[in-house]
Amino acid sequence: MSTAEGLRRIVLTPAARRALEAAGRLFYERGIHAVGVDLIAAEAGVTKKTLYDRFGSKEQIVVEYLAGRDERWRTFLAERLDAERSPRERVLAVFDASRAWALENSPKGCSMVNAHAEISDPAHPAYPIITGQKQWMLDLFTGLCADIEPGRADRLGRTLMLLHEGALVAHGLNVFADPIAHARDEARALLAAAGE
Amino acid sequence: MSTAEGLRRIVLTPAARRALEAAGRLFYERGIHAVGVDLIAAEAGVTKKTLYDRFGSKEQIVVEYLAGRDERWRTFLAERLDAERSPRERVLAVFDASRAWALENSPKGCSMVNAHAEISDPAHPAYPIITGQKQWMLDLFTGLCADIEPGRADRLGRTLMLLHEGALVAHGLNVFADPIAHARDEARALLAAAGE
DNA sequence: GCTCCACTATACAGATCGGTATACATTGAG
DNA sequence: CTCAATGTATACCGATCTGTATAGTGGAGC
Repeated sequence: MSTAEGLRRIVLTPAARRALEAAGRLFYERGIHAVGVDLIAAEAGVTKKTLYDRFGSKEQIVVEYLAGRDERWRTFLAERLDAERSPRERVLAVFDASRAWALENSPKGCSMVNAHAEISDPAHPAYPIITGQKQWMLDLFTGLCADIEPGRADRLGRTLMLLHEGALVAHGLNVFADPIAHARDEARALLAAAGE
Repeated sequence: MSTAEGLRRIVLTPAARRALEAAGRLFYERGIHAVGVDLIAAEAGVTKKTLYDRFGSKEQIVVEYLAGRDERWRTFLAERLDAERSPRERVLAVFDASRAWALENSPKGCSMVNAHAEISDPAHPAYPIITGQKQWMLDLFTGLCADIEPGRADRLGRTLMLLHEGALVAHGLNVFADPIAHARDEARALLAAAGE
């Protein structure tokens, strides 16, 4: 697994887990720079001492937040993909999973994209988590397309990537109703014309 | 024009113009919350007094930043659209314009999407600028599609919107090379199958 | 010549930022 | 029983945050 595991070394004691849960919620809702450690500590019912004993720095809390979210998403998606048989069904399952995930976890769009708006420096330890997830998604789409129509796998995979990414943005900005479902329908139409 | 003009009432004196230019660059590169007014003043060669005399608050600088960017983008796009004749060519011109704009102005993706990551409160005065631009783009795509295939204008317009939005994200996160050109090609394929 | 206006320079206020220090309570394992 | 780990509570550090106050400069128009 390439979940950028190399970055997660924090033992999540109960207080640390509460802190990370609060931090994640606040980071996502208000933005990373807008949330201070005092607020995280207060919201989690934890002292700053405990925060710094467990995480060492705010930056590390950010890393744990993104790495945790990335890991949970990959697990969530993998379970949904395993339930499907054909590559076509698996592609559609990605959109269905994304839709379910977004409806209950991501009213403001992709946490990686949003984090990238605030973390521009490629030297930031959270940077590879962000770009890594997008690369992984592209490879996933492309890999599935290789089982459908090998000759156009790259092109198809990229198009699915754009549809998917665009749907997440449209969902976050409420551009129109249920954009992820729309993206799924378009993906199906795209795949219907391909292969065999 | 519905450029959310109602919000722009600041007279841009030379110093104010310099300040806004510096603020815009810094906001886009580092994020809005990560940039303080002292830095803006220093970078623009302007005192904080002048900043607050012209803009009144940091929030207003943010509003001017986004409103200005929105206005420039719409002007830029309108010029490129006027040069094209058929609705099909106009749709492709949107992607071409976006590509040119992104290459010289937006290495980090759409400034509206990035701002939305930090401004979640719908009551924020900059909020309607963000959502307004996305709505405007969707209406633009849909309107052009109505001249191509009226019966499927809504569906086609939304798909183009997702492709376009996804391409901007992919461009900003460097997911693969030249995603906006790829989106353009997919849009052309989509339109080739439609209408007439 | 005088007034307006845009601007500079500097100092400061009050709050909050990330991060540290000291002191003490609770808990489970050897 | 002891010891280490985990936690709480609180006070503090220097830096930075948005925003204000005071004082003064230089040019354009009447």
